[in-house]
Amino acid sequence: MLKKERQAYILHQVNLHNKVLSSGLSLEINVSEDTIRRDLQELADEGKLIKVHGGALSHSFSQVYYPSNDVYSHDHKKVIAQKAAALIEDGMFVLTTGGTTIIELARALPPQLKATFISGSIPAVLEYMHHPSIDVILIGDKVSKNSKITVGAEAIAQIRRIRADLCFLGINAIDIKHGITDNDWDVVQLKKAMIESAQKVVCLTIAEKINSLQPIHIDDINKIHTLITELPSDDPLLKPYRDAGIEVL
Amino acid sequence: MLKKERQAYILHQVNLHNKVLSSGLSLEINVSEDTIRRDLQELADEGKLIKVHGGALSHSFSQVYYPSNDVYSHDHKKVIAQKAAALIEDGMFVLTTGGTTIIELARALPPQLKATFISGSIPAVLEYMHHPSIDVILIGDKVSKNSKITVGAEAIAQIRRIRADLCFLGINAIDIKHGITDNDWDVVQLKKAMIESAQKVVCLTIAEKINSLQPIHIDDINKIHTLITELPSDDPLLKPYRDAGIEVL
DNA sequence: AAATAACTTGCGGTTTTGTGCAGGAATTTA
DNA sequence: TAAATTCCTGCACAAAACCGCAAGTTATTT
Repeated sequence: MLKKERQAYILHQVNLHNKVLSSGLSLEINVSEDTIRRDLQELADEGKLIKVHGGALSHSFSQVYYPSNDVYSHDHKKVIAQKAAALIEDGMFVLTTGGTTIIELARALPPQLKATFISGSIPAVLEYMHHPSIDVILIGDKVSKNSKITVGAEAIAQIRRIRADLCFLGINAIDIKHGITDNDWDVVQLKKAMIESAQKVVCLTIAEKINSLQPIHIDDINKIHTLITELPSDDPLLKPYRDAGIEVL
Repeated sequence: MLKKERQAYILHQVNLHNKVLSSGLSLEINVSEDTIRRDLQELADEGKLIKVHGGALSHSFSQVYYPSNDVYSHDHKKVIAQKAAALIEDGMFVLTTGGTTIIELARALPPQLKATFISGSIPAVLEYMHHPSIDVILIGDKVSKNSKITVGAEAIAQIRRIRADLCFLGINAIDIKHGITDNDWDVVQLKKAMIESAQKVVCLTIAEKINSLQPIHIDDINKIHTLITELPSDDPLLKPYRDAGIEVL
């Protein structure tokens, strides 16, 4: 069999089945795996497929939609994400909500981190998927089109079955007296469940949302262990929260 | 044998078999391989064939196996998607797998359709979310980074709790004797569960995958109610499936 | 008809290409 | 963390391609 012919066959298989294994092709075509690897490498160099450990994937298959990164208060959120990422240790189970701050957190994760992230937010999960070593658990249920997360009783039941080490809440409003509040009934239910299922609750928010209010109550501030904003931890705006016993970063 | 005559013979062989070897031609015609090579070079310069290491390939060969355009069989999949979309009626619950064909289906849904789509495929769910009026249920579990779907026992348990009207399977290989087969263990489990949870099972595939085989068995063809390809339903390739009692569209 | 020029072909020697194999590194899996 | 795959690199060897040349053929000119 000619080399070009073989490569054409490989490409055909990749496009047909979206995925091929070097070992499988080696058996089918009766050449060494080294030869297959070299073929895959050449085809990958030509952009005809994507070489991965163990074989290759078709190009059309692996293309995914990347969430845009023109977000509100982008720089502030990056600072917050950095602080939050430092809290995560190898082996932890981490519950997260959705929201742009959480997306930044996903991007700020150190590449060698080995943890398990659990979320019902589709944009967040897309980000987590790009990370090389973390595991991703997706909470399933009905998809809310505007918030792009799964909501409902099934989602809450799934969260209840989890005992997470950490919970990162991207929050919309926090106030020393009224606690954390939000404006979407379904999202509130989810956040409540997440708080209950985590040993440590970390709230992420830009300073603008400090001391603000939303219609629906999620939980009081005594349920919060850590609060992260882009401000230095000794900023006077945060003093009431420090005084309330919350770790402020 | 004259040079022109020889080249005509070579060209004839190339068009007949799509491939020739320099060594083989040398033996057949009884001239040195150098002469054959020179002939092939000239014919290649005239654009009559494609010279490769060891021999030559016909032009049609590379045309067939090197689809340089964007998505493989994109047009075919659009045709399939149109046929599949016609099966969905308002109020239906529809289970779907992932895969490029299913993505096309999502894009082909009529804008006023009011149905509920259930899937564990993240790319598919992203497409469904763009639709104005359908409800989307996301199957949750561990996310498989390769296939971009949720897999595992929890996902299967969620599927089992559903009684769907329709199930659209984007399949990787189908054969009259071995049924539908695939190459990913987790995906196979999911597809099995989906088949069990739906009243009507519809398989979508491009004709190239008809009569092909993958390592892992999903189910026999008697579990399939409808098969959709880009071919007209009376194509002879599909006759065995029609004879087996499958509705072919 | 002879001479010459242009073309074709085969051959020896060299260069390039393709393939498998051995080992050690890297990655995945249990 | 350990074991098992898979990958990569360099190497050896064989097959193919290339190059130049010389001998043979064919076509053209004198």
